[in-house]
Amino acid sequence: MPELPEVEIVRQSLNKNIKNQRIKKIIIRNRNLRFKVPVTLSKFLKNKTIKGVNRFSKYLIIVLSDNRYCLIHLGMSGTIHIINKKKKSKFSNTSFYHSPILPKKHNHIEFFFNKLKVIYNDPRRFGFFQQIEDKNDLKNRFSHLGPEPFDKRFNIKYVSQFLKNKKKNIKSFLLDQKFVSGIGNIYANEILFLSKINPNKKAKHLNVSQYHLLIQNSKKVLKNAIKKGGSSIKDFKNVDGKEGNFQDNFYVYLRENLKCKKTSCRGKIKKKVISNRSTFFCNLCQK
DNA sequence: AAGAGGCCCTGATAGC
DNA sequence: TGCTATCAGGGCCTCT
Repeated sequence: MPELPEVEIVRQSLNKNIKNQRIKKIIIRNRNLRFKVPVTLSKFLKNKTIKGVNRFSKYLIIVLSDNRYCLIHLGMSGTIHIINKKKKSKFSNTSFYHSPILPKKHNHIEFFFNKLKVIYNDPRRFGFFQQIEDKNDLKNRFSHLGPEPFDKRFNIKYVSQFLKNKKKNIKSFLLDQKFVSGIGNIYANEILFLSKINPNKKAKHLNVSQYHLLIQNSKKVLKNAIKKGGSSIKDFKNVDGKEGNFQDNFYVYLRENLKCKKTSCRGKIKKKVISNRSTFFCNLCQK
């Protein structure tokens, strides 16, 4: 589900809602996520105050009051929901927490705060929770990942150095988190379209101006997606249950057989599996 | 080293 | 209606 922009939207809402709040209770219903949820997680989190919620790439970083961290990855289908304590009214006084959008199944982990609770829901269970002991561990945890597109280190020199001699197609490098981290399948397609580069093109055949386009458009597409609240394809919603609307801005993703949106281009969007992922591109303007 | 491919898992949808 | 097959926003692992 979530690429960098969607995770950033989740981060913002979480930060707004749980910063400076104390975790009163944890319920772990299912430990079988991508990695087994540590048995010590409840103890690790209980009675800690949230100093803030940060993000690197597609990872959420919960900063705890004892300067430890809880790392959360949403995998393909993970979502986070914030449920407000229901105000007592004459119509209802039974449920402690209430939300019309609460999924029925796959609520694996719940955090209880004073006036709200946070639910981690994940049907496919490709997401995970990890405990990080200190700043150094956190740094090591991300050491195998490349820079985010916004990072100054993601520049022409770095890109050309990384891609020279690479025989694989350029699209698989945009998805390769060791090269650049945070881009997923949707935005890789969109970035290549804006850069007018065919996803199948061998990385080593790109020229300097194409490196430049990739760098600029990576920033542009991700920033724009964050601004629009992320993309809601199947089930992405922010923690208040609201959908993003970047999907209305897709140029190629999910637009098979439709007309290329570029003015003056008479091309048609094609779908092809490249490196095991669905790939959408214009048959004319992406060279 | 680099690249190809498989696997983890459930749910939605298409086709018969 | 109910089967089966295919596909989905990610990342890790093995094999060559």
